[in-house]
Amino acid sequence: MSSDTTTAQEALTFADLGLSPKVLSAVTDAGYTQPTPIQAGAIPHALLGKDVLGIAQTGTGKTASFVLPMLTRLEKGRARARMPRTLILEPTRELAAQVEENFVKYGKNHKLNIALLIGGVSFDEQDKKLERGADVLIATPGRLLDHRERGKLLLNGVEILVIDEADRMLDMGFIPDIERICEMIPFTRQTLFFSATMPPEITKLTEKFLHAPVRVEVSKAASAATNIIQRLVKSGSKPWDKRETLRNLMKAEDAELKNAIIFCNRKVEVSELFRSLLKYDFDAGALHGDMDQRARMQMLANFRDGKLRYLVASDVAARGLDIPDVSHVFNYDVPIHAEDYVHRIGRTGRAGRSGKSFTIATKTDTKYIDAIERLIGTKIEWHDGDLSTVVASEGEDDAPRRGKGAPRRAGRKDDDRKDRGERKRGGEHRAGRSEEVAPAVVAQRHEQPDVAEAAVAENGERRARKDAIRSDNTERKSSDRNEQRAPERGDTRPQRDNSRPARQRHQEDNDATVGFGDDMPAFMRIVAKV
DNA sequence: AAAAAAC
Repeated sequence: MSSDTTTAQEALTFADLGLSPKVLSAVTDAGYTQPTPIQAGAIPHALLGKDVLGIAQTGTGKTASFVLPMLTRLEKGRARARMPRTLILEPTRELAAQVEENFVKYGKNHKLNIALLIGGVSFDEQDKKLERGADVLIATPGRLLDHRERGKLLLNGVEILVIDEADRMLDMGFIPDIERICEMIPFTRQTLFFSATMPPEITKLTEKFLHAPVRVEVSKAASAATNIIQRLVKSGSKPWDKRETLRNLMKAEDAELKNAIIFCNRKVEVSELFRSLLKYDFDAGALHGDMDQRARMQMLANFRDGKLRYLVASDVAARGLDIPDVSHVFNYDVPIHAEDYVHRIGRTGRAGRSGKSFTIATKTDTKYIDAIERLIGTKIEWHDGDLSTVVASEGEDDAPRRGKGAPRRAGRKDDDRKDRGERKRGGEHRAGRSEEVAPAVVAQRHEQPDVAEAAVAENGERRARKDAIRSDNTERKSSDRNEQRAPERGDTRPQRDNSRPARQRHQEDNDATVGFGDDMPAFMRIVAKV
């Protein structure tokens, strides 16, 4: 198999690439004139119908490098029922939705049927779109195969196949699914294949499924590292120590901080930290893979739109998500795999902007930090003295374990001071707590230009927050799925959580009469729960 | 020590 190498061209415009007038005008309307290197390298070949192997990370303009030529090529011909003309495979639901947005944006002059097949949402609408004939099908592997097994989908009309984030698919164990899907599609198709790295398994895959591909490699944005200020922040290792370290950091950075993603290693930590931050009046949302899909979408949309300033997330948000202009990344946990560190901090400093990342480190993290420093090839500076200066948090909790060392729930007697106080006093009013909030955080809440709009925005936000919390409940009790699942499905409205003791619900009802009604902020609703 | 993805 031969493959020629195309290097990045200099200073071309989109008009030079051979895109159709309809596509060009949408690109121009979006405000772009100059293609990125991956776009300049891939688009002309993709337009000629050649297979492309694109080696590029997200943030390099990779998505448009397949969306734009696909739109141009789709102008000829039309879709038949259940036989999509193109298929784009993505590793996560959010990425799939993001690609759909790109097709909508750049395809605004086209009349295309776009279908998004992802899990966690109902089949009905997806079925309808397939039945109508999809020009563009964007999918995560599981749901795609599900539709196919149900006989709702024929893949033998696919003219263009895109496999995006292949190395991540590999990490996630999707490669067998990808192979199956590739084998369902006629080999006369065009294949556009993208991966940030080329491990041997991925190379093997490209040898099997690509025909004489043009290889377009974009040098790793080495500059990405230089426009991101990276710091390590020492902390005690207990959850409340780390939460306090984080809060102090957030307050210290407040003036410079536009918005931030806070990464945790585990989903439960995302939930716990999220709840804790809400109690401290931080304007936070949460995102992890066990939340229901509507809440995931809502949180992400609100964070993107600036309605949420902080997003606590698992690594579902580490790669690929295009959230322009995130000013800060906080690693609440040091990532276990060094590559994840690179992906996480890459959420800031996008498009040549500057960014800041802080990684909270405890004594048990040193070997992971070593691995990260080896990978990125530099030492990361300590923000405020290294771990040798950490004062261990003493007290009740370093005392001998109660029980058999069973994991303690956050928010019990070992939780931080504020959490304790709230648990005792329950319906504490806002004025009391606001003292501890950084002034800018408070100010931001009152600077909404349009009151009605703000109310709507906050409404959606609270609902998503409530969903996030409720989905955590359903997650823990997945055994009684029958009862929990059914109403959750199509219902878009928050439901009363009957899983809590009546006493607690009563308490909430009392709180509701104080004046928040059904839209009482989530941080008040959950006071008794943590 | 994890996360993600179908039901």
